[in-house]
Amino acid sequence: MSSDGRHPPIETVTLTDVFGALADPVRLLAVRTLAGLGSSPCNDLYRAAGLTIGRSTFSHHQKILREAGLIHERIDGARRILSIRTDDLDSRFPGLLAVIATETAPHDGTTTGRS
Amino acid sequence: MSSDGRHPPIETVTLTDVFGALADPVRLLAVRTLAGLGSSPCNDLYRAAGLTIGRSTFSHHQKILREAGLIHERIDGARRILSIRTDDLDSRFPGLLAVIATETAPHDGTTTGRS
DNA sequence: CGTACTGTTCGATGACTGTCGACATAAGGA
DNA sequence: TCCTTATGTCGACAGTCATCGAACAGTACG
Repeated sequence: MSSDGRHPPIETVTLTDVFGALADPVRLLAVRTLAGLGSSPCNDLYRAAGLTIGRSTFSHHQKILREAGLIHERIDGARRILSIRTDDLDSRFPGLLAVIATETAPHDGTTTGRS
Repeated sequence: MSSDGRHPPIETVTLTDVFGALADPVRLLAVRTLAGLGSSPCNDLYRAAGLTIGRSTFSHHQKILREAGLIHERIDGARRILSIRTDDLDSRFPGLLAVIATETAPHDGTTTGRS
């Protein structure tokens, strides 16, 4: 099962949980970066994301993402290998990961003809 | 146009904004209910959603949904007709509305076979 | 005009949350 | 064993947020 005490079974995850976890720019960036990396240790993800927050804060975000069912942690010696729970998420919320991967350019108004 | 000072142009809306707006159970319920109604006055939506919060609180949530680009308000006499900004959202975040419409049964564990 | 209906705005309040720094734990190497 | 690296936990603090009630504003109707 998914439930090893640290990762919630995907069936118990709600959209509110997921949206709440992704509502923070740091966490959304982390998820996107991790999606690009496939899987990586915390520290690699931390650096790859180019975050300026402290390690303890990152650990806090990581916990929220894990408890929201978005990421998986595999213990490998002294490090935790992180990965997106792709299969689980695709089965429970089809299309969600595609939406997350959407490039969001805040001022990309080139295709509009509005006032 | 979308930009009448009350509704943000859809290009300026970010995923963080949208996820933040949908992170609250009341607002997620409101959006889902409104999606089912098509369009309706605030009060009808309020009652249809079966909410127990006060009107002023609902008005607060409504404002957040509007400013996040999720809903549109059309003034019709003494009432505001609410509707989902379906076309805008489909073009900016394809698949998002489908994800929102996902039925979320918290204890539906019939399809899992994960490691 | 006055009453009812619809919806917003304001101030206060309690809860939640992101952040930090300091400390703890665990593994690996010199 | 000691030191370094990797990561989590704890306590504190400041900022944000959901909620309420009361007051306010616009419209419809008699």
